[in-house]
Amino acid sequence: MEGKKEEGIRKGPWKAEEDEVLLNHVKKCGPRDWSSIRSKGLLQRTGKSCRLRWVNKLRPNLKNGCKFSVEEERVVIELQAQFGNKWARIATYLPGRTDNDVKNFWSSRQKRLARILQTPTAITFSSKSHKTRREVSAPKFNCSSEGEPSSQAPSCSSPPPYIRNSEIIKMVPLPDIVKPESICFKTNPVQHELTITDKDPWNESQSVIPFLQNSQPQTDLFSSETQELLARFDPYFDMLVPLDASELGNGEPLPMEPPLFEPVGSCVSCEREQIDHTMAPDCLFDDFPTDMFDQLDPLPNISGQH
DNA sequence: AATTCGTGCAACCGCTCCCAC
DNA sequence: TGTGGGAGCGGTTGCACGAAT
Repeated sequence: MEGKKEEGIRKGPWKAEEDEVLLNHVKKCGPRDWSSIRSKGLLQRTGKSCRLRWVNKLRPNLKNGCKFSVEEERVVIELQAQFGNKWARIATYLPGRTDNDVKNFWSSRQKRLARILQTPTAITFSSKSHKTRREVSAPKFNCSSEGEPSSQAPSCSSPPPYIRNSEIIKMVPLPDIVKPESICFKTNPVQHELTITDKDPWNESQSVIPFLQNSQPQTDLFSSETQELLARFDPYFDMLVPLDASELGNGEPLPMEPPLFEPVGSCVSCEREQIDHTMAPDCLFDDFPTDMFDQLDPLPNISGQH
């Protein structure tokens, strides 16, 4: 049985000589009969270990030590959404990649995202070309837990709609799963910064589940990586939705850019936590692909519309 | 220069599936 | 039909290495 301690079984890193023996076996017998390698006394390795070594390292045409390309990442992300954690199945769509590669890639990615999303201090998006950050105006959503929340929406007052790329955009309330009072946003139309400050570090279910649900990446705007990351931030990016004309009542002209709001300091939760946004670490930004910010540029041009 | 921390990756473990007998 | 062994798969661990402090 598997649990029994077997004498003379080698474990750990493979030596070049062992690889050679394994390769010779495959040349002779093909990639099968793994357990016979040990029974014949060729190697002191289990059949499983031999198979794993062949599949992950010795097989021809493997892309060993080669980072996942953007296209490969896109494929993994799409197929993971489709198949779930079926790494072997996903790997069949990626020539030269093994299930282990895909699994490792995905788990590092998850770790990175988890770290980003659970950062207890302010998180800031900023353009890579803006290494020095300036104090910015921020939206105030007036997120207050006081009073009776409406049956549908949290008790956040939404900012007014505005025009972006010929579309009327409105901000909609966050999903209930995200406590409105625990987060404050600030956007900067000049630097395209969005700061999310959470009052409490999110636990795993809070940070992962909502970002995986209702994902509707903007497929026409961003690269796959960006789309995937945006999908995980869906509760926030979904706030920007096209507004039906019928929802506009008074016929007043709309601003051509996101409205400016009260200074950061006025954000309820930030105020409560005395968070200084100007001192917030630029911790998130480097984890986002640059094209994400490319798409945010340029600002709607009020005078120079074509 | 030493230490800490984060990350990538190779390999192992436990489980399930499949198939020959 | 039941059973045992091999193969395959997904989860997890541990180590090496580079960057940051």
